[in-house]
Amino acid sequence: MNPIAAYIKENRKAAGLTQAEFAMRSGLGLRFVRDLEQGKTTVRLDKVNTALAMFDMEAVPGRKGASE
Amino acid sequence: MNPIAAYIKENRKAAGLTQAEFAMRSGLGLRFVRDLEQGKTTVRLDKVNTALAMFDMEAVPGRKGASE
DNA sequence: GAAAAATATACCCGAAAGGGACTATTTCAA
DNA sequence: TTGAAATAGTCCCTTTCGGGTATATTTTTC
Repeated sequence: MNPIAAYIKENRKAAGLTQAEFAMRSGLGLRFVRDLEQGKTTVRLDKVNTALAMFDMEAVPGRKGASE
Repeated sequence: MNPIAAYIKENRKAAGLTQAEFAMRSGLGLRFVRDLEQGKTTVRLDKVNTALAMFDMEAVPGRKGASE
């Protein structure tokens, strides 16, 4: 599981939101949210950032493998 | 400029590579490398990670606006 | 300042992502 | 255990990204 997928899944749950609720609030498609959480690698960066922005986060470069 | 675009551009130059050389070595298209460095937001995450992997990095969630 | 190299922009097409809707499977509480 | 909610998988269509090529602009080097 990639770091971003794991982060979204974990924090969405922590916020008590279902995938559908999260999709609604973020303005993303439900299908996208699912694909993202399942670790789909070919997702678009802007959509990923829209999802991360729900937690005041964004995609940044990080050393590979840090904090498994 | 988004953090990833800035990182790639900066480190590619630091490595003494042109966009074309970087594209060759990473296996990415020249056009993609350019779009990425120019901050195109709709790029695919897997390609972004391929670029970052050249420096042993990957896209991870980071607090928004940290380290301008 | 001129020439060359590097980078940015434009056009086109094939491949694929995003998304809606529907179904199947898993999870979880009563 | 069972029934409802949540998540995962499938099909199809529309949009658009990725990349090749060709041209313009900027930057660098002499």
